[in-house]
Amino acid sequence: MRQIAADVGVQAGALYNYTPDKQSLLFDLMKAHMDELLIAYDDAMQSGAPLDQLEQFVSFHIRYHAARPEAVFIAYMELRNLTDENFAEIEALRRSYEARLEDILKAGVADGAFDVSDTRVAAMALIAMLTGVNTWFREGGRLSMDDVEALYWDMVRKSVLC
Amino acid sequence: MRQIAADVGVQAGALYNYTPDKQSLLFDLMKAHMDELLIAYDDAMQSGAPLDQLEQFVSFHIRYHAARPEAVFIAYMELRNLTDENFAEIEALRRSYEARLEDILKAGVADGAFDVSDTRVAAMALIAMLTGVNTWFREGGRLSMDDVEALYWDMVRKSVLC
DNA sequence: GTCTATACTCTGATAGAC
DNA sequence: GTCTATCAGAGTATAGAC
Repeated sequence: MRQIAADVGVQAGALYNYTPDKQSLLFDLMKAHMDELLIAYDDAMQSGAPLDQLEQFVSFHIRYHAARPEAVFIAYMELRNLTDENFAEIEALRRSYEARLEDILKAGVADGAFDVSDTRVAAMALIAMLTGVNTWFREGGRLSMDDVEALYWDMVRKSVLC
Repeated sequence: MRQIAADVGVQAGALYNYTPDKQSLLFDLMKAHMDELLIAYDDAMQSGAPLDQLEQFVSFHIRYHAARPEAVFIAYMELRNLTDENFAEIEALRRSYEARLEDILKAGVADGAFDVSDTRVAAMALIAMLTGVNTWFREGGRLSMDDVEALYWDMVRKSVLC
C-alpha cells in the first residue's frame, strides 16, 4: 500500500479514501481487467466461418495480452491472494472468456471444419499457448508482433484441422 | 520461515542451522527442481526419429509436471523473488530444458518431417501449452492422465507437421 | 481529501542457554 | 541441533488535525 501510495503521490493513509482495504483494491483491479477483456473481445469479433473466427481470436488474444503485460501478470499471480468469494467471481469471468474460444471450436467441429476431439481441453491448451507469448516477447526483439501472430496462427490452425 | 518451521516440526530459529537465509533456501529449492528435471528428462529419453522424440517429450513433460504441481508452481511464481544472480542461474537451466525441445524440432525440420518456420518460438509455444495442463487437470476428474496425454499429443503432432 | 502519527501484527534473522 | 527471547523493519489499517 505504501508503494502504491508513493506511485500515485500520496501518503499510505490517503488510499483508504478510495478503497476499504487491500483485498478490495486487488479484486477491483482484477475484475476491471476481466470485464474490459470481455468487452474488448466482443467488440473486436466479427462474424465469419469458424476458421475465420479462430484466426480473429488468436490475433485478438495475442495482441490484447501483449499490450498489458503487467495486468496479465497480476491477473494470474495474484489469484491466490483473493478471498474464496472474490476468487469465484474472477474465475467465472475467466471461464466465460474460455467459453468463447470453446464455442468457436464447437462450431468448427459441428460443420466439419475442425478435427478436435475435446473442445474444452483444446480451448485450455490454446489459451495457455497464446498467453505464453508474454513470457518471452519483447518489443524491438528479433520478431515483430506481426511475425509472432503469424507463427502462432500457423500452429493453432494446423492443430485443429484434420 | 515460521510456517516452514512449523511444517517440519521445529522453531523458526532452528531453520538457520540448514540455510544461511531465506533467499538461499528458495534458490536451493528451485535449483534442485531444475536439476532433477533435466536429469529425469535425459534419463527418460530414448533415441528415435524426431516424431518419436517429440512424442516422448510431450509424454514426459506432461507427466513429470503434473506429478509435481507445487514445485512447478513455485518454480514459476517465485522467479521474481530471486536475486539477479540467482535468477540468471535458474534461467540458464530453463533455457537448457527448452533447448532440448528445440533440438528435436530442428532435427525434424532438417530431415523434412516437420514444418516449423521458427523452432525457438515453436518450442516456447509448445512448452507453455503443455505446462498449462497443471492449471486445470485434477486426478479423478473427467479425464485420465492417458486421455490428457493423447489429446495434447494429437494437437502437438498436427501443429508441427506439414 | 490529505496529512502526520501511531497501533498492532507479522517478518527475517540473531544471541545465548541448554 | 533446538529452544526461548528478542531485535529491527515492514506490513495494513485507523485516528484525528487541517
